[in-house]
Amino acid sequence: MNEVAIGEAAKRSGVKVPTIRFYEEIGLLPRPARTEANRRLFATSDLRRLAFIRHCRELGFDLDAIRALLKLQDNPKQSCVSADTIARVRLGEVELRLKSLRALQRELRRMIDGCTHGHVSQCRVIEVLADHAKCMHENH
Amino acid sequence: MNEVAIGEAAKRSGVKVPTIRFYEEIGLLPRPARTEANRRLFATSDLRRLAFIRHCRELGFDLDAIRALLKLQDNPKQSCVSADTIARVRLGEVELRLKSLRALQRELRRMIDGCTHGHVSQCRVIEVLADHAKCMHENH
DNA sequence: GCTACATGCTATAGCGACTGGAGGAGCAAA
DNA sequence: TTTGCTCCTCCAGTCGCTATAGCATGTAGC
Repeated sequence: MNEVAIGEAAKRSGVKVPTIRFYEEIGLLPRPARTEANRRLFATSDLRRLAFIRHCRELGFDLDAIRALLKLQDNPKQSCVSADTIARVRLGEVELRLKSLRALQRELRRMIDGCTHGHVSQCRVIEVLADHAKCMHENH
Repeated sequence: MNEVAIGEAAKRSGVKVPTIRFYEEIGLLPRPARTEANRRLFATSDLRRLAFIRHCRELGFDLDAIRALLKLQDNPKQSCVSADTIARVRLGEVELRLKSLRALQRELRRMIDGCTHGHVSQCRVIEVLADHAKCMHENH
């Protein structure tokens, strides 16, 4: 038997113990076998599934998207257009977020560079925050 | 009187009605005056404060940071070093997030570009998600 | 066999920052 | 007066976990 307890599964998959239980609860992971004493036993396929989920989370997919990707993975004969679409949607989100973060970065830099470390009443940081018009507000 | 009701305050500040009430509840906004019929009346200072909060949120500051910035704004004779520090911390966060998002962008692009739209079993997207080793994993 | 300590179990509550709904009261115009 | 809008409070839900309480079980050393 190469079935492992939840702690070992956590170690191998990189998903924390309570998170594994949570994934089971919301149906992302099938209910694993149990020992006589009611402890979970994870098979290799469960570990693969966990690693898949973790990698998806690292790439920022939400649990709904992961649910869809797992469903695809479970039906390997299907066309993978849906997987491609999910990834493309995610890429779009990432690119939007990048754009707005770059604007924020510029804005924060400008604020900080203008600060002369005097009193709050002359502080460029506070001033910019208080008055949006002093922003370059390209992306917000 | 230039005091306005909550709907007008929402319109002018760009903060939604329930969110204004929420900010009041958590003490970010002082409890405004009320009409005889118990309706909130917002003064110009409240609107300024709301706009300040909104701008901070757009720049990604969390409510704790905003609380600190508001406290500074309320004491204009203080040194603004704290404001500067808060902004610098935020800039650091933004730059970290940018770095990891750029890595994700590359990874998603690589995944999508490798997809030939055949069956899931040959799908590059699913394959990369399933096996972290197929990633360039610089930032995750 | 006994004692520690680690690990496991379930159930429940909490986080941040809102968002939405129910059920009612007040207000302005036709 | 009636319609329709805004406002009120209170409470539940969102997402993806994380933490706690109060137990049961497993393992290692003595």
